[in-house]
Amino acid sequence: MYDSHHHPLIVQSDLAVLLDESKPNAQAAREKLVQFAETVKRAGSVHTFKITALTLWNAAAAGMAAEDVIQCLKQFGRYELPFQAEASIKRLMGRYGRLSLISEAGKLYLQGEPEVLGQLAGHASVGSFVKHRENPDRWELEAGCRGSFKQELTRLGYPVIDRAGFHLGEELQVQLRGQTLGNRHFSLRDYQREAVDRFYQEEAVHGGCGVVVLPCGAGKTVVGIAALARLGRATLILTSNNTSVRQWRDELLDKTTLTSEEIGQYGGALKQVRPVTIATYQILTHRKSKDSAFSHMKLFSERDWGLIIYDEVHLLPAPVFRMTAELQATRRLGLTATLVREDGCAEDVYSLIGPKQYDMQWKTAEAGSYIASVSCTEIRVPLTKEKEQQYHEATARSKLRLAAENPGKIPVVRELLQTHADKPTLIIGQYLNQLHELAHELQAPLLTGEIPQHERQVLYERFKAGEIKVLIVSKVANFAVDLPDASVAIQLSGSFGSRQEEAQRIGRLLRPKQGDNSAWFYSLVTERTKETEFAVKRQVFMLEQGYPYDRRSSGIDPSSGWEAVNR
DNA sequence: CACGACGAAA
DNA sequence: AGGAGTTCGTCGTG
Repeated sequence: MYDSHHHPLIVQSDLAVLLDESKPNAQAAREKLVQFAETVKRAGSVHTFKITALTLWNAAAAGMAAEDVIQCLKQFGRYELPFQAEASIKRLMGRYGRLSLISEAGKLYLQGEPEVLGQLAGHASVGSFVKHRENPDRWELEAGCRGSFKQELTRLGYPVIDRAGFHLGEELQVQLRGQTLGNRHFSLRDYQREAVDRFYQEEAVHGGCGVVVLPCGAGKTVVGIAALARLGRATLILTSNNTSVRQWRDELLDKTTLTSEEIGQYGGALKQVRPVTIATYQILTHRKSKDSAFSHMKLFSERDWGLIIYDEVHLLPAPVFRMTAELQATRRLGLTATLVREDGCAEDVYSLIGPKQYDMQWKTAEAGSYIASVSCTEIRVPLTKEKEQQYHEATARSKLRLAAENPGKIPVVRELLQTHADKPTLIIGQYLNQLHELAHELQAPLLTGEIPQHERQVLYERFKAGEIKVLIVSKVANFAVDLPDASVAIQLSGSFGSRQEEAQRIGRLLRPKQGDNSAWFYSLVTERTKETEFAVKRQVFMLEQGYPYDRRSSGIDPSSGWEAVNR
């Protein structure tokens, strides 16, 4: 008899893969699957994944072969692997490594088997990049098209390995402290060293560009710093906000032999361009008015950078992609916790920053105790009868807000606070009205954008010291890097459909914990409203990382008042 | 000059 | 599809 327990996957011929979470082997299958597929959605216990050209090429870049993918699908698949699916995987993955860009005597060439180049010749868009079809297996390309040509080839479904090399850039004397100085010792974790090794690849020619994917709290900054130290060249670090700029500077001072005179901050009042310069994406894309030029893009050429680090590469804005297309001879490292982009520019990350060089799943980091073990629970809260009436009469616009501000959530929060009474807890919400109300009800401090920076610091300190157990925060929490560690987070309401937001918020909980290393994330969602749909979308990313959400009802009867909860 | 306040942008 | 937050540059004030 066929034992479906060991076969939790259903593979469709269009390369959609369904994972039945209720099967005992589901976790093992998921761990394999996420190496070459991305999560699309979840309905009940069935998770939908999609294998795409990009997910296959990234897997190939990380060392997987088509046979490994097929073997996994056969091992865990409930039915015979559809012929078309197998053929597509072989075809797409087989294209990886067939084309390469090389540089000789200052000229740029595309190399590949005549058959593959022949297929390319059929695409009109390719012609404008080709200067001279020198040989059936080697074309000379127009100068300066290295980035845009790779973009176009990726779009057409032909990945190309870039072996055209990199220029070195200005030399920089720098070492990691752990290796040279005994007094302030720190050493790379094994996986961080491995990530840097894969990026660097001294012998192989296709190192020097690409993306390292690590969960929040696993030390991406350290990987960037180690890469910088390994190369020993002037480095431009781009990141998402000013808090993060300061963090990079502090970490560089702490972990390397660089002095503060060698590190420049470019943003706000400071416009320092130094051997290591840290800037935000925002200042690069800043414009005086809608149709004036970018005034800070010149930073890319103000020094002879040997390395550009793109922190949070999933947030990289389009104009920076355009600059990056022209800077393909500069080594570059992308750092992120997720390659998922809301704007669908994952292809540009692949072709312009580079393939995924290293990846560690959150669950793996958790097993190694590098980050805390988080359990995620979605709690469905009903509306009261009157509110439900209001909801149905409301315009589409105000519906979401009514659902998000469901007062029924407040007693659920109280209950959760009781359950985790001794743990430092963050309550995170989207609407200031709601947060003010809750702050009043709970007599807990509230942190919003209106609170000046120095007062924020005071709140952080008191929370860190344990004087405050519960802190209510607005969207400031999304990017405030210096917000202290918590063990419990309650999401009262989230913004519509952003996968990143959910991940950021859970990231708050990931720093390893004393004792059993556990943390809890609760997402409060109003039943039978639009909010449940958005919640599903936000959770996709966490599912991809192997964090299943428990789902439960608040168990409160809205017509009987809320007292029942505080028994 | 060092600030804080303000509007614009994404 | 909307609200909150951040950051830039400018302008006014002490």
